[in-house]
Amino acid sequence: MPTSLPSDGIDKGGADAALFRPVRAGNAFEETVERVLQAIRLGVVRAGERLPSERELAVRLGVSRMTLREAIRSLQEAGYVESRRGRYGGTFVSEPARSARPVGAAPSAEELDDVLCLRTVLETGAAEAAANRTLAPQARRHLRACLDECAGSPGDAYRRTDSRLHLAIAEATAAPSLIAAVADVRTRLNAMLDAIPLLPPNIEHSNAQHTMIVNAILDGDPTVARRAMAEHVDGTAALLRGFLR
Amino acid sequence: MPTSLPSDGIDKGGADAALFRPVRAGNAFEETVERVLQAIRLGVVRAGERLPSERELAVRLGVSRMTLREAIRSLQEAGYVESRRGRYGGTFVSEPARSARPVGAAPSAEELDDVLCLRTVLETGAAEAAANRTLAPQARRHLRACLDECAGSPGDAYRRTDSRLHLAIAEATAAPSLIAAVADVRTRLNAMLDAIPLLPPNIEHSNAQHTMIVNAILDGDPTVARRAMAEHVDGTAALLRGFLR
DNA sequence: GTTCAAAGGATCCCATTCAGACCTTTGAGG
DNA sequence: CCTCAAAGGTCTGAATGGGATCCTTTGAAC
Repeated sequence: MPTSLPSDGIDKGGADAALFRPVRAGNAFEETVERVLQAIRLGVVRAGERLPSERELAVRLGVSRMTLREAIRSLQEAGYVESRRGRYGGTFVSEPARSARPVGAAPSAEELDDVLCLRTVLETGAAEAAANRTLAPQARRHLRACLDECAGSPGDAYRRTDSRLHLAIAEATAAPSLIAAVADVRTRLNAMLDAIPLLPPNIEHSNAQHTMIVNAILDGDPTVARRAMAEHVDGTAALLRGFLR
Repeated sequence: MPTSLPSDGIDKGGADAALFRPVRAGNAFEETVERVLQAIRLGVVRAGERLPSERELAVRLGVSRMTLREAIRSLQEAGYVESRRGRYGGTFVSEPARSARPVGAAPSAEELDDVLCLRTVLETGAAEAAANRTLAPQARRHLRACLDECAGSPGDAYRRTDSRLHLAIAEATAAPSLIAAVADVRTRLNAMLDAIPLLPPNIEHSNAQHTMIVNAILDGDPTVARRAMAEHVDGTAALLRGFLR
C-alpha cells in the first residue's frame, strides 16, 4: 500500500495541494498573452488607448521583448490590438468588433465554489479596506467615474465597465497585491459569467448595489461598504449557481 | 512630453501596475526552491516527513524533473532536506538545526502596508468563510490539533506551528485558491516577522486569540470568528509597525 | 536469497526564451 | 526640408527548461 508510508497518513487537508500547485501556469508566451488580454478585458486599457511600448512592457512583465512581441502578434491576429510604427506609434487596443461569445467549457462545481469563495473574501475585504482609508480627491473622482460609466453602459460593454469598477474599488485600498488578486479572481469570474446570459433586471439591481457600495466607501463607512458588497457578490453567486448547476 | 499622448493622461491608479506586474517571479529553478521551502517553513511537511517523489512533485509543480532535482540539490546543500535512494526512499525534511536567523533587508513601508492589508482581508475572510461551513469531523480534529500544537510550541518552533494553524483555518474553507493565497501572504509575513523579536507576552496573547478563533469556527459563528481574527491580525500589524518604523 | 517495484541519479536532444544589437518607420520641431 | 528621438521590426548566439530514456540503489515479499 504505497500511501501508508510512515511519514504519510497524516491529514494534509489540501494545504500541500495548495503549496505544490504548478509553479507556472504555462509558458512565458501564453502567460504574456493572458496578461495583456486581462488588461483589455478588464477595461484597464480601453479601445483606442495605447499599451506601454514594447520595451517598457517587456521589462514590467519580466519577459524578453521577443516573447512579448510574439504575444502581441497573436493578439493582433485575433483582432484585439493594432500596432503602428514610427515615433508616436505603438500598440493600440482595437474596437471590440469581436462578438461570438467565446463559449468555454462549463466550469466544474469545485472551480465555481473556489472562485466564488475567494471572490467574496477579496471583494468584501477590499470594500471594507477602501472605506477605511481617506481617499485622495483624484481617487474619489476615479471611483465615481467608474461608477457612472458602468451605470451608463450598454449591455455589450457592461462586463468590462463592471470589472473596471470593481477594480477601482480595489485600487482605492492602495495595496498592489490586493489589486492584483482582485483582478485575477475577476478574470476567472468573467470566464464563468460568459457562460450565462446578461439579464436587464440583474443589471438594474447591480447598478443600485454599486451605488450603495461606492457611497459607503466615499463616506468612509466600512461596515456598510462590506455589507453592501457582500450582498452584491452573493447576488452574482446565486445567479451563477442557478445557471451552472 | 512623452506622458501626454492622446490616449494617456487618464487615471490608471495602480490597476495597470497590478496587471503589468512580472509574469514570473524568477526562473523555474528559483521558483521551485521557493515553493518547496515554503512548504517546509509553513510546517506543511514537517521534520522527518517525506516530500512527494521527484516524479510526482515535478508533475504537480509543473516543472521538469531535472529542474526539480536541481532545486532539491540546493536545498540538500543548505541542510533543509536529505535524499535516500531505493524503494521506500525519497527526500526527507531534516531537523531544523539551522538557527542563525536569516536577516533579510528590512521591508519598505509600502511592502509592509501591502502585506498587512492583504493579510487582513484574506485571513479575516477565511475565518468567516470557515465558520460558515459545516466541517467534517476530520477537519475539526485537524483544526484542534493545529491549535494545540501551536499552543504547546517552544519559541523556536512557534512561527512554524503558528503558520500551520493559520493555514489550517484557510484549509477549512475548502477553497484551494484561498488556501494558496493565505499561504503566500503568510510567507511574506514570516519574512517580516523574522526581523523582529518574539516576545513571550505576545505569544500568550496570540494563543488566547487562536483559541477564540478556532472555537468560533467550530461553533459555526462567522461574526465572532471574523472579529477575533481581525483583532489577532491587528495585533501583529501593530507589532510590526512598531518595530519596523 | 531472488525478484521486483519504486525511488533517486544521470544523460541525451530539442524547443523555448533571453539578451543585445541593429534596422526601419514615422511625425514633431527646428 | 532636415534632423532626431521613439516607436515597432528583425536577427543571432547563448542560456534555460522540458521530455524521454536508461541506470542504480534499496527494502519488502515471496
